[in-house]
Amino acid sequence: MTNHELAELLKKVSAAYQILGENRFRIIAYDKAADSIEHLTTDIKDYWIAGTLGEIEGVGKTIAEHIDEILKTGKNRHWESVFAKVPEAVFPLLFVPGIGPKKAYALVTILRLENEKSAVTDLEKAAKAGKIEPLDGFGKRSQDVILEAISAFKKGQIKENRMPLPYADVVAIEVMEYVAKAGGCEKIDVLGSLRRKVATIGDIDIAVATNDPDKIIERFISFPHQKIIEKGPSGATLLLANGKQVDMRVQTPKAYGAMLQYFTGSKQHNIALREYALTKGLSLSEHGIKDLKTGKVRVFATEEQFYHHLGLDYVVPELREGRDEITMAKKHSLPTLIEKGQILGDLHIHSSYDLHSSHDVGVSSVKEILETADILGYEYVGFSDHNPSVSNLSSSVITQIMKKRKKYYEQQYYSYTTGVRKGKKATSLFVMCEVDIKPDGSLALPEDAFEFVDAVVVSLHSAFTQPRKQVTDRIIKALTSHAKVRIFGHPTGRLLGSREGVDADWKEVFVVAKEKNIALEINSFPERLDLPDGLVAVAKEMGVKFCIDTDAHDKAHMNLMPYGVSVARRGGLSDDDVVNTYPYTKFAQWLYNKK
DNA sequence: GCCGTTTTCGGCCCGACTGTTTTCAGTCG
Repeated sequence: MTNHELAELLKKVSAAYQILGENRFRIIAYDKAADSIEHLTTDIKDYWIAGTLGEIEGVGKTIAEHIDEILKTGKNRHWESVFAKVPEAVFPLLFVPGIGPKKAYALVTILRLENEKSAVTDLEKAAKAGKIEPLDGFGKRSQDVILEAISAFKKGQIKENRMPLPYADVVAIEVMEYVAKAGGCEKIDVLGSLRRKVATIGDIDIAVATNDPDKIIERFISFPHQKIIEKGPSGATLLLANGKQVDMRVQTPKAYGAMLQYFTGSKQHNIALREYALTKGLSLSEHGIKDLKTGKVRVFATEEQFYHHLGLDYVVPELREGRDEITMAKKHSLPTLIEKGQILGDLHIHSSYDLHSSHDVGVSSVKEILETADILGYEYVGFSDHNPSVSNLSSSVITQIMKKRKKYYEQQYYSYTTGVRKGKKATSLFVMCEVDIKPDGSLALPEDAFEFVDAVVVSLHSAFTQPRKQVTDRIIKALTSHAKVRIFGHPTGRLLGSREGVDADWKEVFVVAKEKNIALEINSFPERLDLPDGLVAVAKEMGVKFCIDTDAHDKAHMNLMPYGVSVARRGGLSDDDVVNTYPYTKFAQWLYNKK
């Protein structure tokens, strides 16, 4: 059972309790536990095995026992007895936007929907036949809304449809530039998961500080769209032609801080913050901070003022995930996060040099890449082309290819340095290689060929579905197989939206990385963003180092570095944790594995 | 059902919007 499946199950219990009129705080408790488990970065089974289910926020004695039972036996007798009291056709309807437990129950009982499997289709038929309009509490409008929601639901236009962060960035910038053109925008920012730089984005949220909200909202809804989902005095929501939803919120400049804070989230952070504020007799909202004694609301132009008023240090958006950031803000112990400008090199770049690789070669020349590195202000770069294909070539041929390649890079580097202006420092070059970790954990580069590289990045490119024990052993074997293995590339191998990462025992892997002083890569490529931020935080706690790379196959990709940096920031990393913030000498020492 | 920098009892995040309602319930983020 995955975390997501368990979370869904807990939400189902909550829905059943809502229909049964159970104590509302018990319902909230189930929702909270579901939310918390959904956002865990560790597999629920790991907590179970370790006997630490109770350490999960919102999971107490009772729910922990229920989870234990379901993981042990695949069933939970208590929950099943709860579900049995509710018509089964209710549950599939909950996935239709706008239908919650109460409406679902009303529809199912009045319309006598009985079949769980066909409930959504049956409801659609009833709506088309005009059978919903006359029902108590429903009307013509709600009938139409249900029809629209079902049709969107069937098209798969439901929240699953998340986009990688960089793509959301592009859409957001387009909308913001459009809105700003109208004039009257004092400030404009992204909000929500986009501002927190989460790896995948559902809806795009935008904030505007203005003294003329009507004008801004009118301007916003004139942006090319498929549909206006919502419109009110404080904002509006559009569905764009590409199926993405964009929310815009407006606020006066003097109260902008609270609104920015409120809609940046995360939900968990805000709930924790509001609970903390209540202990101080303060109530938070997007309008400001209300003193519960006097009833007076204070407004804040900036978020910094907002946090400071609560006696907290400012929490950057990337850390607002409801982990322990509020406690740290109280104790002034928030980390100073790494910044893009501190990155001094990119060690995972593919040039157009063809070495008979089994994977993609890059499109940019060595010279172009060195020039780009110069522009980016890097002190060093590493060329990590894929290893030559091991299925077609013998070991001795591969060794010859690698030898020739090293010479090629040296020549290219020589001609590049002679072209660099006098008095200016040339970017240094490391001849590296991205080596496949074969399914058995051996490396796809013969021993003799290691002589012709400074260091290697090892990565998984196959057999992603191996069982946990096997893939864990495989990774550890690869990390310990050669002293020149220095970076573990895109560790989980996930591709956002299309492939889950491998299911390894990450803590075991991190122990080995720490021991061997191997850096975990944070790959900046939009579909990867791998290592994921949650695991970054776990590895940092264990003292492991990181290397933020772009995996560029084109010199333009070298500009993707900020996305890797945002993953690092979400994982709580400082410059010390990241080897490619080291100046050249220190970095070279690390790369050559000198103590 | 959970939880504790006033608490092991007695609280539990907050507001906007929508539709169908004359004062609110449901849903959402």
